[in-house]
Formats: sequence, structure tokens, C-alpha cells
Amino acid sequence: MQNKKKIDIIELAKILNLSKSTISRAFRNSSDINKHTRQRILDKAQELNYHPNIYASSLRKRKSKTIAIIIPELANNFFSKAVNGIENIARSNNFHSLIYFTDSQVKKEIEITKNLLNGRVEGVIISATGEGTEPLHIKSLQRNTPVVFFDRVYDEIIAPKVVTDDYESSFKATELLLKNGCKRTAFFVINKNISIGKQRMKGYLDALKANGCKHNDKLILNCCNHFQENYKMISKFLKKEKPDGIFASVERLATCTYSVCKDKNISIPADIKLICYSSIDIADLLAPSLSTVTQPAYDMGAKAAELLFKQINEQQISDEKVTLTSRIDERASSQ
Amino acid sequence: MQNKKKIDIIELAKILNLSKSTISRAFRNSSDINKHTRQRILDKAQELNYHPNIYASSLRKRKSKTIAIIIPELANNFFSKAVNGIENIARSNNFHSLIYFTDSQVKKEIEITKNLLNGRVEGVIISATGEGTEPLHIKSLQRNTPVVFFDRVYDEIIAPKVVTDDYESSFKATELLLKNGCKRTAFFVINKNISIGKQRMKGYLDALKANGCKHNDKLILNCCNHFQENYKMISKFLKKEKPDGIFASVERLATCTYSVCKDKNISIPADIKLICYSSIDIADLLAPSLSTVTQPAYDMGAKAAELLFKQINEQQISDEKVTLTSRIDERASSQ
DNA sequence: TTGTATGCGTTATCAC
DNA sequence: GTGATAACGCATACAA
Repeated sequence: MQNKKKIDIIELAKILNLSKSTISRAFRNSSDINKHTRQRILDKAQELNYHPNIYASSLRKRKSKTIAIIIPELANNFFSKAVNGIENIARSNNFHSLIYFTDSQVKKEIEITKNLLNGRVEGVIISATGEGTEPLHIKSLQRNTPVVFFDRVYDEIIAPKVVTDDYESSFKATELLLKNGCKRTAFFVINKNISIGKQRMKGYLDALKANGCKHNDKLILNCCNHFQENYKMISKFLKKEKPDGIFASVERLATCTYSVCKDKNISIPADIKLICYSSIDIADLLAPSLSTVTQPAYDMGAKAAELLFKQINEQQISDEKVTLTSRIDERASSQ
Repeated sequence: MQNKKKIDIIELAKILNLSKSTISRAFRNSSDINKHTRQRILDKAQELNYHPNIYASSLRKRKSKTIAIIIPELANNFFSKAVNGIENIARSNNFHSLIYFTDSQVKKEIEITKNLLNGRVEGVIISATGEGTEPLHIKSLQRNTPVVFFDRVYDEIIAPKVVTDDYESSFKATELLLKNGCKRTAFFVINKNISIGKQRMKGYLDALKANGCKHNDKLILNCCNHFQENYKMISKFLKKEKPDGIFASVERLATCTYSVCKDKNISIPADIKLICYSSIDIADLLAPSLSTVTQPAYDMGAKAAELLFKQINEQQISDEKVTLTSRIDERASSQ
């Protein structure tokens, strides 16, 4: 399977009766090389299956043309689309993308960033777990490599960030429920201490206040990332608190609620109105169709990548914060 | 932001009054090094933010500890889960994963594989576009690097492959429609010439035959990857051919059909029964709940990665073909 | 336009 | 257990 006789630049030079610098030039579109010589070299290289060793050249040039993408998971359309956006921009810059998953655990995030301290990549795009008190691991990373955040950021860190109008959209989403008559509107969140959790909760709380609803702490439900556990928590919650409206800050909490309601014969939207953050493409095919707050996932990824390359190319610090707007699609579940 | 004074192994050696060989040993858990010396080195390294340059080391060791994952897209739960499986195995082998998307275009696949000829990775896991007559680009790649396929393979290529029982599952899925009374059962496919398309169609055709249904070429609909176009084709198809059963070989063709039926007031399953390949987690929340053939996506990715590492470690050719079985979940859409 | 010489930061081999 | 030295394969400054 493998071609054992790996040929290197020196051998190729010998065969062609040239010096290795000339060979090197041929592969770098160097201006000062005879077109004919160049073609001769490329032809022979192809014939002999010679390809410049990327690690030797990375070492010499001190450039790897590689970035890292660190995200919680892929089991989520939001991140899939964001990665797509990132990779597209990376590719158009002739960069390669390493991908890493944290499973929303700081422990893994720390592990991964440690592995990136050695110059393996020229930049990092991350959607953070947000856990932990102080993201020292990110600060360490920043000393060695440009870092750009998207969606899930560390407020304490100075770096370019791409986020959405979490506060405003959450405010509107909540208000939409209130306008439709909800008196006991609940907020479902995975972690109310991370960046997006905080903002979305703030939007929820302020919408309540602005509409004359008194806040009830019991109507805020802290969930996790596991379906079974969430299912139990939500079942219990619905039974005990009897909310008539739910704003889910994360898609999986909404779909889990759908499952619970289906099993318990609770009607959405008659008994409970629901709206949630989601990047799902088939929200209108659910029963009932799902009202959503949709983030421009692809654009967020692309923008984050652009900011990263700007930083890589211009070699300068920036703490630009780009805020894109989400779209609210009102469907049956909230009406 | 960046720590300009990058320190290297020689400087560290000087500072510690040691030779660089000793420094190197400290970072490679070399057996013959004094524990105390080692600790001294690691401490100082941390203090000075020294990290062994990965490219110098890759060059010297001729190992990159990196693999490439090439898939059509990520906008698809199947691939998301598969990537997750791959990355997990890679990580547990201390390997890094580069990710590339072909958008189902051979042109891009060729471009990507060309970029991998230079030893950037120690192995490649690919779910191919399947387009094109002869995958010469894969053969070229194989000369330089181990390659493992999953799901979408090139039959002509000799390499480890992880697939599912496409034929059998498609047979069963089709039969299920027939058993439920369908007389005009259609088959929706994106590309009936690629590996999985072929197998799934064969299963469909043989199920028809086995159940005494005569095959009608007009009931096979060749679609594409774009929603709008598919929407038009399917609309037209439903109107013209009036199928009463559909086996969609790809999830997006099923959801698109749902959209069409919803808009045209065609009832699933009363007018048309439907079953499809899908890795969606909320098939039971659709209206109606969607009958699915589900592939073990995560396991397929993990298995592919295992086969790749086996090949990397054992340095030997293999054309092992692993066939995992899909699960059929009968829900409302097909009954 | 081409060649020569040197260095990129490691690891491996061999001494000591 | 540690050090000196030669690769690893390429890119660049400088000379020709």
C-alpha cells in the first residue's frame, strides 16, 4: 500500500542535475525560476511521487497553515453549521482545520488547549464550555496563539468574539409567550452561569418585569446534557410547577419537553406554549411546529474565522466583539 | 498577546546547565533519565513557557500523530455522529483529527486528497462522494497513506471498509411498505450510482420482486442535495406518479417529502406511507412520527478509526470489510 | 536564473 | 544517567 522508497528533495535534485534550492523554488511559485526548469521539476516530481514534506517546511517557515476548532459537540445543528462556516473560510485561506470536542467539560477543554501550546496551530476558534472559575488555560493559550471565541465566550478573556443578541432575542421570545397569555412562564437552561445562559436568562427576567409579571425562582429549571435526566427533571417540573409557557434556551430541552408532553398527554400549545433556541431545519415538521429563535450559525463560524485570520495576518491584538442577530420564527408551539 | 521570546530546547538546556539531549529525554518519558533532573526540567519549562516544537519533532520522528477525516458534509446527523466516533478513537490514540468537507463533489474530494499526499497525516478516513468513473485520486493517496472508508465507499478500491447492511435493511424497509398495502412504492435516491445508492436500490427492487410487485422505472426518483430543487421534483413526482409508498434512501428526501405533503395537503400515511434512512434523534416528534432505518453512525466512525489505527500500527495492508446492521423503527409514517 | 551554505528545533546514535 | 553530534527535509541569504 505504501510506497516505501520515499524520495526527498535532494534525490530529486540529483536526478534532475539541479540544486535543491531550485527544486524548492519550483514548488513555491518563486518568481526567480525559469518556467521551463520549473515544469521539468514538477513533471519529474509527479512521476516520482515526490511531495515537499510539510513538516520540514513548517519547521523552516514557522508556519503550519493549520487552525484548531474547539467546540462542545457536534450533536447539534448549531455547531455543525458553525464548523461548516469556519472550515470554508479556513479552506479559502488555504488553511487546514483540526477539530476537537470538549463534551462541555472544562477538564477536556483544558486538556485540549494544553495540547495546542506547542505551535501546532496558528490560531484557535473556540466555543467554550464556560465552566470553571477562571479560564487560566485560555490565557496560557493566548500567550502562544491567537484565539477567537464564538457563541460561548469567557467574559473575562480579552479576545475577538462573535456572539448573537442573546439578551434581546430572549427578551422578545419571552415577551411573545407573555403576549400570548402565559401567566407562569418558565425558563429552561443548561447552565445559567455560562455566557449565553446568563444573557438569555437576563432577557427572560427583564421581559417578565417589563410585562408586569413577577419573577418566580421556581420557574427556572437547570438541566443538563443527558436526555434521561432531563426527561425526569422536566416531568417532575411540569407536574409540580404547572407552567403554561416555556422558553428553552437550548434546543434539546425543548425536544425533551415535547417528549414529556407527548407521553403525559400535555398539549402544546393548549396547555403549555413553547419557544426555544434551535438551529434545526425541520422545526415546522414537528407536532406542533416549533417556534424558534435561530442563530446565524454558519455566519457566526465564518465571521469568527475571518476575525482569526485577520489576527493571524495582521499580528495584532483585537478584542472586537461582533454581535449578529438571531431570527425569531413564530410557529404553532407558542400560539 | 503573543509571547515573542519563544524559547527553544537549546536555550532551556543552557539555562539549566544541561545538554539538549537531556531536555529532550525529559519530554519523552525516556526511561534513562534521573527523576529529579526530569522534574527540574519540566518545572523550568513551565516557568519559561517552553513546549517542544511539534513540527521539528514530527520531522525528525517522521510521525505526525494526525489523521484526516473527509466527509461530504456535516448538515446531517449521520456524519456528525460518525465524526464523533472517529474523533473519540483518534483522541484515545493521542492523534489529532483534521476535518474536510467535499460537499459531495468529486472535484473537491480530489483537491483535498491531493493536499494529503505530502505526509501531513498518517491516515485518512473517508466517506466518499462516489462520483466519477475511476477514483485515481484515492489510489494515489493510498500509495502514500493508509485509507479507510465508511458508508460511502468505492467498490473498486481495496481498503478496509465499514458499511451497513444496506441491501438487507432496504429490502426490509420496502417490504414493510408493501406489507402495509402499498401498491405503488417509490424509491427516492440522491445518486443511484454510488455505493450505498446502488445497494439500497437493489434492496428495494428485490423486495418488490419477492412480493410480486412489478417494477416500474418511473417510480425511482433521482434527486439532488438542494432543498428547493428537490421540493420541485418531488411535488411534480407525487402529482404525476401518485405513489402510495415511498422509501427514501436519504433523510433529507423524506423531510422534503414531508414539506411537500404538508403544503399540498397530502396525508402521510393515509395517502402515502413513508420510511427512510435517517439518523435524526427526534423522528418520533415529527407529524406524523417518522419510520426510520437508522445506521449505527457513531459505531461506524469508531470502527473505521479502529481499522485505521490497526493499519497504522501494524503497517500492513488489509481489505477487511466490516458490516454493521441498521435498526428499523416503525412509526406512524409507514403504517 | 541557479547554486552554496546555513539553520529551523527536534530526536537518535553513540560515546562517556 | 548524561552529553556531543549527526540527521530529519526544507527555505533563505548570499554568492555566482
